[in-house]
Amino acid sequence: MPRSSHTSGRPTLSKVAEAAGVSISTASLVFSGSGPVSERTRRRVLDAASHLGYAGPDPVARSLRQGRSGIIGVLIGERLLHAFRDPVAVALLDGLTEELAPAGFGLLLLSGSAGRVGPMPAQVDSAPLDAVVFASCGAEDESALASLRRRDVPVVGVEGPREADVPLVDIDNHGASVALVEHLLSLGHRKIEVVTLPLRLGGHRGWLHRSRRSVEGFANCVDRLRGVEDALGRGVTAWEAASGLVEEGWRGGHELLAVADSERPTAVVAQSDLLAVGVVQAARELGLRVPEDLSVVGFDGIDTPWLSPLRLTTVEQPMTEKGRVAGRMLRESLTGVRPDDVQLPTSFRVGTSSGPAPA
Amino acid sequence: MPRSSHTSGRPTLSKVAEAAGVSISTASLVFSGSGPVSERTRRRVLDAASHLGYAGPDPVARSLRQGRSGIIGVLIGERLLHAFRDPVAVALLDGLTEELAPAGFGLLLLSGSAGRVGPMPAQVDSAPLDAVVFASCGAEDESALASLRRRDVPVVGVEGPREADVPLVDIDNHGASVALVEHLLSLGHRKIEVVTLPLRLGGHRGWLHRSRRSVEGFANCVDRLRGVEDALGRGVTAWEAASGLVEEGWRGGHELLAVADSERPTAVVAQSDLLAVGVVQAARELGLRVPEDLSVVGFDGIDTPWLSPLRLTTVEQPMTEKGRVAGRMLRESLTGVRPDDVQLPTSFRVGTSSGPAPA
DNA sequence: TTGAAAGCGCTAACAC
DNA sequence: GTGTTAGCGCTTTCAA
Repeated sequence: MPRSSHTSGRPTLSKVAEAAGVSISTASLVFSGSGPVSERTRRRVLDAASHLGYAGPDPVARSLRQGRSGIIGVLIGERLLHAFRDPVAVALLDGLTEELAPAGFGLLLLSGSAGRVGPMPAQVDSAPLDAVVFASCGAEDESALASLRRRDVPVVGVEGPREADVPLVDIDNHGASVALVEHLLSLGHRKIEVVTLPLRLGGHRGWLHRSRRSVEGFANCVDRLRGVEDALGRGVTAWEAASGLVEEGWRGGHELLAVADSERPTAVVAQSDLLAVGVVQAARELGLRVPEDLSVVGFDGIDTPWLSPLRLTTVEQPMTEKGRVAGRMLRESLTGVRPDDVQLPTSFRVGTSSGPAPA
Repeated sequence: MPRSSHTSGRPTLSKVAEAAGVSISTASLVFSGSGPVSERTRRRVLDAASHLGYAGPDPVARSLRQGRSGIIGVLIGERLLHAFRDPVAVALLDGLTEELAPAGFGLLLLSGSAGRVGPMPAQVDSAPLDAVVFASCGAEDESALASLRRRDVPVVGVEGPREADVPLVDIDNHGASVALVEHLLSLGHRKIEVVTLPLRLGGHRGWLHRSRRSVEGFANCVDRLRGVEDALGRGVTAWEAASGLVEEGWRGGHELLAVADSERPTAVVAQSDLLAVGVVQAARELGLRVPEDLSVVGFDGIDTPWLSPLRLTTVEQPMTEKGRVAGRMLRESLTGVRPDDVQLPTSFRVGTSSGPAPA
């Protein structure tokens, strides 16, 4: 029997106990299942409960008593609209769910919103969080991190932030990028340019000439860029995208490729597969064949069936597994143990989007 | 009683009050800001707080006292991996955030996970939810709905479920589909076929011959299909995709188009723009020009820059606005008022993916 | 302007 | 097996 107003007389455990003629604690035992109760008492309590329309213990009261809420915050940093168009971010969430939902935890989104960078401080401050995972690798979220520290909420990071007290699940972004570039070098490419992921929040896009000296930002993007430069032994021309999405890659592709033949790179390193797809499309629009006229490599190893039969040369990273591992680390950190950092393996994959440098 | 270790020595309001030499209730007033406190007392309390490292009132205790948690559940029904690759779902979340985050609410994901359809019941039962929005239009989530009813948690639906006690934000899926088909009819098309969204959870795909008589499933898909049939005045051949994504459209496109010329439709109605993109790509692979040999229409009105310069003929729906409206309805339902249903407008948009039927 | 007291609804240690 | 009791940390009357 649904009641009309959720504020009025919803039955409580004590009412159920009373109706069943047992003590509150006995009734509690029936619902928590943690303790011996005679079958007969059990029935009486359950009957009373269903009679009164009691739907089980109030989660908030239980949380207060037990000192945990069952809620894990996911710190996103930007609008969901942007964050979730990235398959890597989504896979991360999926992996987290896989590990945490069966353990009774729910994911609370701590995201930015139209017109602001980073989550609402009020939310970070006042949500009943057992722990938080930093899903963007946000150096920008200093204030959120500070708040969580003060509240003693354990934090786990994915590819960032690089802070002494934040256990990290990571991949070897630098090494993987070196592998990509060495592949291109071995194919004879010398004019190699880059389309980067956003280096920080805020939707900025533009050139990063000779980035070597000055670039700072999200750890993963910077590491990937450094990997390229270290393999090349020099600074590299790069265009920073405003997001990791296809349309930005398309834009970046046009920026890099719509120039005189002699200026044009023969290979483009895109920091995500989605960006790479955009670059390929831009190249085709400009009449360049991939890989004959231009090699394009990506990062992530997502499915890109719509490029078919072209298959990206890329670095496969275990996207969902990152989430699972982060989930495990979160659970561990709830026991009071500081989890060890984890570095997951990536694997270089040769596709058909890269080929010998044109003569 | 031992509390979980990381919370063990955290200062409480009463410790702060003691250190400041005031009563607990006065200290509370300082933090809630709701009541007159002398500037001097205020300072003393704040100093004591920062001295002790007190980070503000415990959210759980506050929730218990106030009877609300500040948490809105978002019922997803399937794996995030699938749900969030749909821009429509993501935009919905974005709109919800926009409306709810500033009001201090957080979004808790109630999603499926690997190997299960629908959210974990334990989560729906025991999360501290103030209200829930059904973001899939899930007829499948009967059990979740029943549980929420018993707990007296207000529910708002987006395009479903169609239940008497669930206020809905909706669009005219039927009418919009009629408009699409009338457009095609006016261009001379007679052989029109459909690629549908999934009619229910579970990743099934396959033919829906002469669907008119028998199809049931998610309200929005069924409505769109019925719209096509009503405009046509007959049942229609349709292929049900396993998701609303590009690759499924591509698959469906191959199914519909890789047949003898005489069998092939001259127009395909895809139930989402992403599906439509896949159909276009399949058509091109089969050597069909769009729109000369084949017209393709979509639904949603998302950006599809990578189809450029082709522009989809589609129905634009206010994706983010749906979320905002749902957010408002949720807030209203928290006041105990049952919000009125809302139907948002859509607009038919002629692009370049549709043209006269081939002779 | 401040303080005392009464719970919010529940769990768990302990006694019977 | 079951009941008693003591809070979890806070907000909110109500009095002073």
